[in-house]
Amino acid sequence: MDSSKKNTAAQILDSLTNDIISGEFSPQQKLHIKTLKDKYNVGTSPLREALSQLIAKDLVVSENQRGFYVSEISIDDLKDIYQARAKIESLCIDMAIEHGDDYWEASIIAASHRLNKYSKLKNIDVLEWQNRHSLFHDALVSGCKSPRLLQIRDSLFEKSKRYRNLWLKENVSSAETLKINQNEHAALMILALDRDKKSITKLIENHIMTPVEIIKKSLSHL
Amino acid sequence: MDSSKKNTAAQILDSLTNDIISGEFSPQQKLHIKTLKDKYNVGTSPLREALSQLIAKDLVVSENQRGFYVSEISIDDLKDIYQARAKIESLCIDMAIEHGDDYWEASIIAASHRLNKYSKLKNIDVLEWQNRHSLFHDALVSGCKSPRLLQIRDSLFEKSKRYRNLWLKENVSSAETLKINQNEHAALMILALDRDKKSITKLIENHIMTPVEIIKKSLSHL
DNA sequence: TATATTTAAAATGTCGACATTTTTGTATTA
DNA sequence: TAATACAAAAATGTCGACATTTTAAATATA
Repeated sequence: MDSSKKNTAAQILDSLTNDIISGEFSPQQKLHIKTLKDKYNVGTSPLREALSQLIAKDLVVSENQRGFYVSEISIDDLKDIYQARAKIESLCIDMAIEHGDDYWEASIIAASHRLNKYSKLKNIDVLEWQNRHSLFHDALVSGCKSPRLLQIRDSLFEKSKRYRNLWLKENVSSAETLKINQNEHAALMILALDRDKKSITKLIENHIMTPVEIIKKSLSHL
Repeated sequence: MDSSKKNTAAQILDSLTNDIISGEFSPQQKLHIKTLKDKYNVGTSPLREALSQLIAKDLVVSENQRGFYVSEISIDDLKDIYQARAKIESLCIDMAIEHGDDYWEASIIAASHRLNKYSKLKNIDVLEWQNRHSLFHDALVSGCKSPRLLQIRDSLFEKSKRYRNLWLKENVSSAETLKINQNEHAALMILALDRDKKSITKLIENHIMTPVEIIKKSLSHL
């Protein structure tokens, strides 16, 4: 009922965004208007409006009279995205440590608990784990009261998901691979509660950069 | 000949962006489709595509069946934008100090020289001063090799221009007001060439935050 | 007078049509 | 055979029309 309140353009935007990030549409793949119209059962206008927003979000590129393409990926961009994410995340956590209150602390402890409990299960659903993992990191930065920085953080995360999903597509996503750095999460919580900016900065940057090398491998032989 | 290669949507996007940032369209002002079509002499499709991109850029908001509005401004947002800008700028300069080479140093010296020379003139054209000022700061961050961070920097700067222009609109833009902190620019250059991260971080953050209090005043009685 | 209700006007969002450009496939030429 | 020129097909981008929804005005009701 929320999506029925949205206009067609907004609905298509969601679908398209998802299909690009999930990797259903490959990087540099041509996005034919006709094909998309058939696939999503919509007219020209809302479709092009959705594509226009994706251009602004750097998920799609277009050339006049030559149509739309899924924006390309590259190892350089992979590194850049993750590097930028690491820096922004550390920035947000710094500010959270400065401004965070009791509720912030409590939300970290709660999210950590939920992630911990789930990580110890035998049969782990990757999506659920990713969800709890994201929520833990969300909790860490939630004390940062800058909407703009958090928005930047979100958009970078969204872009990084393309790379992660591409890698997941190739590798059977063993739950083990995902929770390798479970101890780092514990450390992050401690450092946040201790308000130890310097240490947490280093740790969070490393934590975020960890997947880069792994993803790079499966990317280079594409 | 570059703009003639662009399609209508892209051209309108430029015009609309400019008209919003310059303040020709006021915050929260309704953007009637019909009015805009007449103003820019275009049809529905390219206009709505341009508006769609502006939505993604947070310069326009829309509600289903209720049309488009210039996104609102607020003192909170003013502070947030500038704060985020300050942090990102300092981040970029940090990375520039890490990776910058001789060419980076030279470009700073050159841009500084051009800004200095112009600042000493008697009759200063504000636009030209702003241009040289921007180019000086661009030079400082140019050593930062992260396209994504520089892109984020650009988009934040664009958003902050709305506030600055609103203030300029109210106050007769005395060139004096603009070059108050000319000495800070000299200091920034020295610190950059000295690769003094710690000091430059503090200075650049203060430098960027300086206009906030001034703009805040002319904003509060609107 | 203030509050509902009805009616008319205006505005939004979607569609399919169409002119223009690009791409593909075929024929021509050296 | 390879390269070019031409013709046909496909695709893009723009327009105006139209159904639907919102807003404003006019009328009725308490």
